[in-house]
Amino acid sequence: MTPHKRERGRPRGFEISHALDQAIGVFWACGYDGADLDALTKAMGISRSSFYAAFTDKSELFQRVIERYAETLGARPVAAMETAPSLHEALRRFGKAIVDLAHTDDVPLGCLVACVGAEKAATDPKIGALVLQIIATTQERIEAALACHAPTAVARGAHSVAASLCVALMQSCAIKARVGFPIQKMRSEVRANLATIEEALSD
Amino acid sequence: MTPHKRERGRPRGFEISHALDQAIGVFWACGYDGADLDALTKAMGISRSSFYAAFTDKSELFQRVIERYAETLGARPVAAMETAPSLHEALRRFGKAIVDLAHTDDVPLGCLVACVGAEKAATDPKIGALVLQIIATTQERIEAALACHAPTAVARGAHSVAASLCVALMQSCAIKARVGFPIQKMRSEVRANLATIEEALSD
DNA sequence: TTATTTCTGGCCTAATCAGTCCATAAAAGG
DNA sequence: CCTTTTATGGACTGATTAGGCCAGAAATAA
Repeated sequence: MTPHKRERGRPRGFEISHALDQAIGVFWACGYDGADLDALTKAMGISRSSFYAAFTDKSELFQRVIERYAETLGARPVAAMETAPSLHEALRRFGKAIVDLAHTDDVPLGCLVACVGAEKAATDPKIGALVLQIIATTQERIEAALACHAPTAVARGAHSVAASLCVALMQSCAIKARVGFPIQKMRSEVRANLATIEEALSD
Repeated sequence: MTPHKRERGRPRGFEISHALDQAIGVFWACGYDGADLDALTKAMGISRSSFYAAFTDKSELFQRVIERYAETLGARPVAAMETAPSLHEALRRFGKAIVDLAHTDDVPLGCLVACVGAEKAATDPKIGALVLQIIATTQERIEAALACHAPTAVARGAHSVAASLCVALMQSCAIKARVGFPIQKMRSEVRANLATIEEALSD
């Protein structure tokens, strides 16, 4: 992006994006209130002072974390769909990705945005707006990918409906995983649900 | 149930179920950590001492609140489906009920179980188990209602798949409402999604 | 060298909060 | 009347927490 001439003074000793990646894990596992500054700074590998210098405060960090998550981990299912060679493959890979995402590192924490972000949204309008925008973007990308893979469905608007169902499926996976729904049962449910969606796209 | 001979001593001055109903609103709006004892006892209309005498502690109360919610407000969509005269009506009423539930009292807080309960589940196994059981029961009741309304779909197992999609739709509504998704857009999305589900049940 | 910036680590504080305790009042049965 | 139970409200505790502050070290450009 901007090469930007070298800054004066001692350079930052850590990568912002890497620190955010570590913070993701804490918020994801503990929730917003459960993630205390000690746990966060320890996971990020920085001191309290560096923390406040770089991220202003906890709620500011949380926003950055949500954004980072949405750009990386959270975007996997959509990306999987976009890069697939066919409609069937797109849905198959999407299904695998949403289950895997909800069980990242074999820990069933669901989705940071859908579970932690949404809960916090009720008391923090900025988080609400952010999560809303992430969901909208996700749904739009899915819709576009489906339009590309199933062009005949576009006239009926079936791709929009299917995109909405895909988002619902993703969110449902997140919730169910977080409360301990068995992963194998989830895999087969998702498969069956996506088969129904595929059928709706191609008749 | 049990008539149970009159207790000795001064009778309780409030209804447990009514107190729970008031507590529902606080947890729903503030989340688990955001709901402090002052706000809870004030809403419930009881003193701190009465609170601890009746509910042991905050997390115990939260469980009772989740259960109460699931039996009352949260059961509305399923009940609407069960009492409908036809498949089409069942799905229509279910759709209306899930959107209304997510906007109870015109406040878009989503679902107490799916949003607040699921977030807390990661750090409280008892809540996780409780929410899981509530979701399972809900899905079973929907499955049974659909089997009743669409008997021809049962052989293919389509009613199970549809029930799973209905649950996903309900959870998705909850999340979207909580983050500020416009209600009108939600109504039309839900309608379209349920039309797809209905079609899958009847072809 | 000097100025500038970020680093660390720890200490402090001001607030919040769950849970306990107590003294007293009120409502019921025996 | 006495016992039992729940009621009230306020005060208190102990723990946790976000955030601020400071002093000294380290790393870079000018």
